[in-house]
Amino acid sequence: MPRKAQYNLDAILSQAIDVFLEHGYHGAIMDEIIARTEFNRRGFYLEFGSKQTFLYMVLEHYQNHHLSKVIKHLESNQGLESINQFFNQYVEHVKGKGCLLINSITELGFDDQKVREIGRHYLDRLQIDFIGCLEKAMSLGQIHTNTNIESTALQLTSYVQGFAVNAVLAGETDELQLATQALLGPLQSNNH
Amino acid sequence: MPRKAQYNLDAILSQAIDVFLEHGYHGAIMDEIIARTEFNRRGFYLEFGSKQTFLYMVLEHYQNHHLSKVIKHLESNQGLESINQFFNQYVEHVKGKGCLLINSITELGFDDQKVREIGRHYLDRLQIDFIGCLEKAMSLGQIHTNTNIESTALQLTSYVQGFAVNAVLAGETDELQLATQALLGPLQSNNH
DNA sequence: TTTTTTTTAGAACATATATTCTTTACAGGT
DNA sequence: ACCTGTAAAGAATATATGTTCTAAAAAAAA
Repeated sequence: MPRKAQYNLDAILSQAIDVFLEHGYHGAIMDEIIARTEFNRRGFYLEFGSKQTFLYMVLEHYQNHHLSKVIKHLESNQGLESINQFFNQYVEHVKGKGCLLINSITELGFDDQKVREIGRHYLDRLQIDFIGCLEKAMSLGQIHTNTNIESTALQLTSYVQGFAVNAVLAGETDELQLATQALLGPLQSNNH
Repeated sequence: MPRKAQYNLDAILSQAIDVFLEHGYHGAIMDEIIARTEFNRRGFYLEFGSKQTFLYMVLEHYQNHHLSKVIKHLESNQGLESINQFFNQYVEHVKGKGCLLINSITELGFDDQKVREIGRHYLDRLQIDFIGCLEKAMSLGQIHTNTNIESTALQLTSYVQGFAVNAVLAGETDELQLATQALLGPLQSNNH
C-alpha cells in the first residue's frame, strides 16, 4: 500500500503566512516557500496547483485559524471589555509583522478580484462585530446613549487598519499599546 | 551640439505612480513602466540606475507633488476646517487607487529599510500636522478644552490609513465621504 | 547640407522564478 | 523479506523579467 503524506497541511499554511508577511506575494518566491514549509515541490503543486491558489488557501487559513482567535473576543459580546481584549490581542498579533489580509489588499487588490472579495468580507465582519459590541456596551451603560454606534464602529475598523500598517514600521509594541488606550479611553461614558 | 532629452522627469514620475498603484512594486514590470511613461529603456537606466532607486524617486515625487497638495490643508492651520478639507481631498485622492506610500510600506516595509524610513517620516508628518490643527481648533473654541490632542491626532492618522486601504476596495466614493462625516462630526464641540 | 552627439526603439542577455519531471527512498501490505 | 505505489528531494524546463547593448534617427551647430 502507498506511503502516506508526511506533511501537515495546517502547519504548512501557517508557516507560509510568515513568508508572505515578510516579502509580500510577488516577493515571496517558491524556493523560500518550499524551504520554510515542511513541503516538497511536487506535493505543493499536487495539492494547490499554483502559487496563486495557494495564496487563497493561506488567506482562508489565516482568517479561520489566526485572525479568528483575535476576533472571537468581539464575538463573545461582553461590550467594551471585548473591544479592549480584541485590541490588546490584535496589537500582539500584528506587532512587527502587519496583517496578511491588509497587505494582500494593498498589493493585489487592484488586479485580483478574489483578494478584493476576501478583503471586503473581512472588513465587513469587523464592522459588524464592532457594532454588536457597541450595542451591548450601550445596553450595559458602558457608553453614552447618544453615541453613534455605526460611525464609532467605522472608527474602530479604521484603527485596526491603521495598526496593521503601523505595526510594520514600529518594532516596539509599547507605542501601539499606548495608542490603544488613547483610542479606547474616550469611549467610556465616565470620561464624558 | 547634442540633442536634448524629450522626456519630462516630473511627468514620468507621475505616470509611474499609477503603474505602481495598480500592480505593486514587484507586480509592476519594467515593460509596462516603460510603455506607460514617455520613456525609453536606456534613458531609464541612465537616469535612475535601477527599478529600486526609481521607486524611491517616485515615492519622493509622490510625497512632494501629490500628497503635499492634500496635506497642505493641514498646514494652513485653520483648525477644524483644515481637517475637513484635508479629508475631503484625501478621499478624492485615494478613491479607487489607494495610497502609494501605504502600499509600499505593507509590501516592502519588512525588507526595505529605506521604504520604512520614508513611511515613518510620512506618518510622523501626518501626526504632527494633525496636532497643529487640533491645537488651533482648541484655541478657536472649535473643540472641547478637555480633548486629548495627541490621542485624537493618533486617531485621525489611523483614519487616514484606514481610508487608504478601504479606497482600494470601495469603488464608490460616497461611502468614504459619509465615513468622513461620521468620523469628524463627533469632534466638534457642539456635538458634546 | 553635413557632421556630431545623444536620444530612441527595441533586440539581446543574463538571471530569476514558477512549474514540471526524474530519480531515489520509504511505508505498508502480502 | 519482498513487492508496490506513493512521497521526497531536487534537477530540469520554460517563461518572465531586470538590465545592457546596438543600430537607426533626430536635433543642433557649422
